[in-house]
Amino acid sequence: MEMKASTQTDRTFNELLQAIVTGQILPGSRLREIELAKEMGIGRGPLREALNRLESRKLVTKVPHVGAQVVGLDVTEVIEIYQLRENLEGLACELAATRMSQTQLDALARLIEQHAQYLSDHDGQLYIEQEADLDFHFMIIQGSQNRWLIRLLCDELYHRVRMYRFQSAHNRGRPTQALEDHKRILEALQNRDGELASMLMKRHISAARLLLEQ
Amino acid sequence: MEMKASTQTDRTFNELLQAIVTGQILPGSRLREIELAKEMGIGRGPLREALNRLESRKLVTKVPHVGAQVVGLDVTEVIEIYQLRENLEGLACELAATRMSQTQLDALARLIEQHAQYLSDHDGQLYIEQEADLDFHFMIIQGSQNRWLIRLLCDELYHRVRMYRFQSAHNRGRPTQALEDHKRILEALQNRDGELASMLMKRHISAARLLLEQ
DNA sequence: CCTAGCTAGGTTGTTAACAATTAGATTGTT
DNA sequence: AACAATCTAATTGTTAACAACCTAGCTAGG
Repeated sequence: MEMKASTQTDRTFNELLQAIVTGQILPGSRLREIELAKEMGIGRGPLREALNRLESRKLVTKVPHVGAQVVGLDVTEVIEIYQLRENLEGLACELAATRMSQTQLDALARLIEQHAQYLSDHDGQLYIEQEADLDFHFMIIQGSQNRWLIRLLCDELYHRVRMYRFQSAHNRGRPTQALEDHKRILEALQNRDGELASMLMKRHISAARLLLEQ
Repeated sequence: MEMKASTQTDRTFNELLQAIVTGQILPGSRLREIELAKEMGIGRGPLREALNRLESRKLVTKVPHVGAQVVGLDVTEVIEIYQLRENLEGLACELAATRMSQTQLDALARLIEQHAQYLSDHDGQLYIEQEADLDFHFMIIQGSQNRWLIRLLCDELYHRVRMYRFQSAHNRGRPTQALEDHKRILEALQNRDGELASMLMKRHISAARLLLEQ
């Protein structure tokens, strides 16, 4: 028994989170406690706590005395999230422009280079592409150094976005355009121009949202 | 035994939430499971689930194998939250301007009138004042009809703000100025001018934030 | 006198049995 | 045949006992 995560609840939560986001457990699936607990080799207590945590992140819905089921993926909900992202990540850029260290900016630049490399080499690779995109956003969010902003975006909103991206065949529009956007945002950050960076980020996300709205 | 809320976890959660926000349980208090469970007349299971929910809302912090304690109130954290509120409630105004029904707008107007009444009558009444202020903001947020926006602001952020307001002697700046701001925001919403409403709301919150920063 | 290791107490993490509630099937009636 | 009420099976909510772990105080050695 490897014990890397301190508690069983943590392990179970992470395992289920991964399974739900990647679609290993399909949307709408009922999660029966006894069944799942046996399957994962743990008692019902820790499993319940893991399910509750998933519920608080809105990845499963629970009804008292009935049970839990994986939330269905709903385009309109993702659109709502993108509206929030426009504003929150715009703010993140404003803050990051003044607060990111030079080494952080360099790391961001390297990430973009890698991203460009992957893209020119094998220009399909949908979900390596996707995770690279998220890494870029994560890094800027971290750079904002606003703990609540980080928590809301990374812990609350993003799992749902990832879930949708993984499972929707409708795989985002233009990776090359996104890369260009990223480059310009980085440039603005390097120039410590928060206003511009914010504006570019808002447009970047807004474009993705409009694509979702078709 | 009155059973208004369906499950014990719900009741316990609400009870503890109230007690923490109002300062009935002081920041930094350790919450021992056995002790609390006996005190509230329930088993440890439901109590743990309630504590976990409080943790996910960041009102208590848990350390594995050590326990839970009420989070301390930290001004810088509240300032961070206000930064988010500026943007999120700005967005809420934009959406609400086009989406709020006439009856909702009327209700909002009535709320402001009541608020003005309270203020002219007995012009201290700090926390009736405070809750009236929050009601105004809540109503607009609801009007946005963006489920995630509603959840983030009402479920995640506001409890912390209320906790700070209740317990900080430093009781907000100018209630009469706030009321004026509210009136202007309402006016903009009635004119379906989302851009203006958003701007006014941002300034309204920004002013409060600057007061916190001193 | 101070430090390191150990021991004891208490608190949390986990499990398994029990109680309460729901949903579905069965039966009886109109 | 359709509908209602009841009953049964399955699932969740809750409790209480057990195991694992951390903290603090004590002892022994430097």
